[in-house]
Amino acid sequence: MDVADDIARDVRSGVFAPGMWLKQIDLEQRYGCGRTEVRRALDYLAQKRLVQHVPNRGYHVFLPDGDRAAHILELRVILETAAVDSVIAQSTAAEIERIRGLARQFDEAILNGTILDQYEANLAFHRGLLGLCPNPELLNLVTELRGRTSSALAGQWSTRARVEQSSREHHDMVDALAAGDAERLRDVIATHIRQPQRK
Amino acid sequence: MDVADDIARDVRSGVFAPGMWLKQIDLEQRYGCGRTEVRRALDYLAQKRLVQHVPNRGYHVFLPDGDRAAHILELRVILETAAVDSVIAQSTAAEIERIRGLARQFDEAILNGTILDQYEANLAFHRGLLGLCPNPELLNLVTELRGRTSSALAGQWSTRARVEQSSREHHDMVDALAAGDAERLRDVIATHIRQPQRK
DNA sequence: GTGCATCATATTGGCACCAATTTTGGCAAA
DNA sequence: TTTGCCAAAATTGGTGCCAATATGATGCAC
Repeated sequence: MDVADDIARDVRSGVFAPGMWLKQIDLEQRYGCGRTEVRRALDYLAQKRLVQHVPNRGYHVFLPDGDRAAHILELRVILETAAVDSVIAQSTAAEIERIRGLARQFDEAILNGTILDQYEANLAFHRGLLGLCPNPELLNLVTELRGRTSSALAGQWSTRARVEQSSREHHDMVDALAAGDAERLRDVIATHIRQPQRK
Repeated sequence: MDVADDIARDVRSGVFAPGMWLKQIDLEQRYGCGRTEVRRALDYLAQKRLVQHVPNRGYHVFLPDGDRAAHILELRVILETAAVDSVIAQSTAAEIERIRGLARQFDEAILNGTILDQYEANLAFHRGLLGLCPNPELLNLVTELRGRTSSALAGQWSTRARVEQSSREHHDMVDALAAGDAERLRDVIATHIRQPQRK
């Protein structure tokens, strides 16, 4: 699903505004592919709830729904804090350093990268952390959940203060992980995930 | 997605054995629909991981993977036990009676229903219980996770002892809910979900 | 008799066309 | 000026056809 990823990226980066109708002909030309592939990609994204399908009308970018986003963030809190114990159990010095490196790459993206770079670096950090959990399905699921709410993130991530706080929290997580402090790691993760929903 | 549901039902009920190749022409004739609809349904089911897509080869029903099933069951334990507190908080006498009724309908399905009836009744019970949770996305997610492992269930549910134990556990859950005993409800739910993976 | 290359067959996957439905623009009437 | 209606344009969704690809069988060489 290559075209689907392209569309998803453009949705996340704000090229396609929330609520905007995605005409199949436009997508066909924009990505240089056939109608079949466009339809398949749109169906895929509709199932991932990034776009919404209205029969005989077409597909439009999902409108950000504050309640739904909050609910999905709560699911992420549940899953990611539930993984903490096994993450700490599986962590080695080398792994901790690798994750610290990912936190630093996020800092780097804040300084010199685009919004999308920051998004990717943040994703890489969280994937690196959750990757220690011996349940690979948990990582898959959290990644999928993240994809369901990210369309609204473009605006949320815009302030510098917020991304810098995210950076601090990343390093807090690594420190808590290195200290083997499960309780603190859970707290930091919970506040970190819930952060974007502050009004 | 009507055809997709039909195919899913046939996969769950064992008409299509695990690993079996699903030829588009056969499905087209079996369900009396066009190729387009078959392809959409197969793509949909591939994303739900009920079938697997191999380019230029086709789609075959997912082979049961013990490790993956166990991992997904653990995710269900995490999510469904995490919902317990809010479920108890939201429960009223009327709701508890309604859920007890669903447990009785499962008993009824054991006596007089097919395997598929039992599956549906079990699903209805769990949906009824989780429906009390104020986070609707949690119910959606658990339902989806349940769908990801059910292809292997046909064999697991075959013994009478097992379904009867499931029935007892359902009633235990209702009792714990009525008593407001969160700890016990969590325990019962956890053992109930993990039950099928006993070797 | 066995292994390998080749060819026939069956199946998938994309493309172009066509029908069905919705939206848009214009026109007339109140 | 506004409102309702009708026609035209645009867009979606489905059907049929054809190329690309994998599979299995056949025949040939060793």
